[in-house]
Amino acid sequence: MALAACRRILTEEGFRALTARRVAKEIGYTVGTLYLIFKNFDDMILAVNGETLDDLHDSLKQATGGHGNSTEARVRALCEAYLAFAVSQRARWTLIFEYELPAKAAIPDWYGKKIMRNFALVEHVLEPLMEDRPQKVREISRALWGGVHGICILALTGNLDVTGVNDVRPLLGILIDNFLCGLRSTR
Amino acid sequence: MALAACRRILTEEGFRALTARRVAKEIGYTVGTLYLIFKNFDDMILAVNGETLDDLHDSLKQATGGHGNSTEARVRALCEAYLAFAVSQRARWTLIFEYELPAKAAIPDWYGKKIMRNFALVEHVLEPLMEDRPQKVREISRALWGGVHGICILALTGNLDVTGVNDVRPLLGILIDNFLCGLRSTR
DNA sequence: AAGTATTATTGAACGATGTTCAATATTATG
DNA sequence: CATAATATTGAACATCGTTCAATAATACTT
Repeated sequence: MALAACRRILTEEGFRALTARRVAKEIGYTVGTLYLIFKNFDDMILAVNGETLDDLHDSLKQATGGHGNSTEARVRALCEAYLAFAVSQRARWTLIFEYELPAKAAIPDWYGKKIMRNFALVEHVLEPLMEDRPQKVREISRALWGGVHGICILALTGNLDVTGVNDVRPLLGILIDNFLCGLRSTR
Repeated sequence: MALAACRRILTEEGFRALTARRVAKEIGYTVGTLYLIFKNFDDMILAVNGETLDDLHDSLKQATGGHGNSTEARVRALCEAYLAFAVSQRARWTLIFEYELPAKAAIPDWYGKKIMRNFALVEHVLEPLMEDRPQKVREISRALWGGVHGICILALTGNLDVTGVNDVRPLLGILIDNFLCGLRSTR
């Protein structure tokens, strides 16, 4: 109930409207009740982000299906699905990376697992390209994901518009092309 | 005076300690005075970020000097300098990307110019590799910078530690290697 | 069915946040 | 010295996350 309310507020009013009292009103309770469900506000954010990570996982998984048996096409589809999710679920996606600073060491296990599941998708798609060096898959997948992630961030924070670039997809294409080239050449 | 205080607070106590009253006390004034200097809090953040962008530019510029005449070495140095700045100036660097959401269209010109100056450095370093297609430099530089930026973000937000990767520099190396490979092959 | 124990929910209060602005202190000017 | 201009204050406002004694609602026991 509370999480559904958070999702609604985020998508309809942005993440600056996500306050404890606002969520409480949305579900017809008082702010005090919210603190019986969640330990504190950060705890609620964490739960919201957990849901977002699950939805992201679903979107990414769906994107890796099909595309014939071309591995590179699947990589492209995965990256583009990540960008599409970031754009369409902007506020929820942003919240994941803009609200985890306070208690650094307090990232719970279940949350780490949700992050890992998404990385696992990237690894799985990249694996066919790296059968000869499976021990490198972990690093390579993180490097690729980090790169894609950075382009999404720059796009959504407006740091690209200001420099005269208004469509991110070509940038994403360039990054992926070059990355795949590197993978091919070092095989 | 106020900006120096902000810098001090950020580096010593983190960005959650950066409040209007805290800054006012640091410079020996009252909170009201601060609002005679800055239009509002976001305006102050913008000024702080402007200074950070200038410092970043200095760091990056210094990193591109030397390294013989190998262009690729300069690219590597530039990317690593960016990571080094993000790590050493963590709170200030983070503030740039975590605090510009409210008034989207209100990014002032002088701020956009400061962002552009940093992009120009990347473009300048990449130019020798792309003499045959100068019109592509803009996109390519944004793609590279976005990628590097993403890896820095993942590292600093702890989203990498949680997946069993604790040193980012190899990731950065992989990304750059692959990127340069792509640039070479399409020349 | 009545009384008791357990659980759910409230709403006022606290300190801290960004923000405003009439009132005051300070400095410069004639 | 008086007056105009500027600089600075600090109390007030609404809102934020957070807490907790008091109350309402439910379940259990005899």
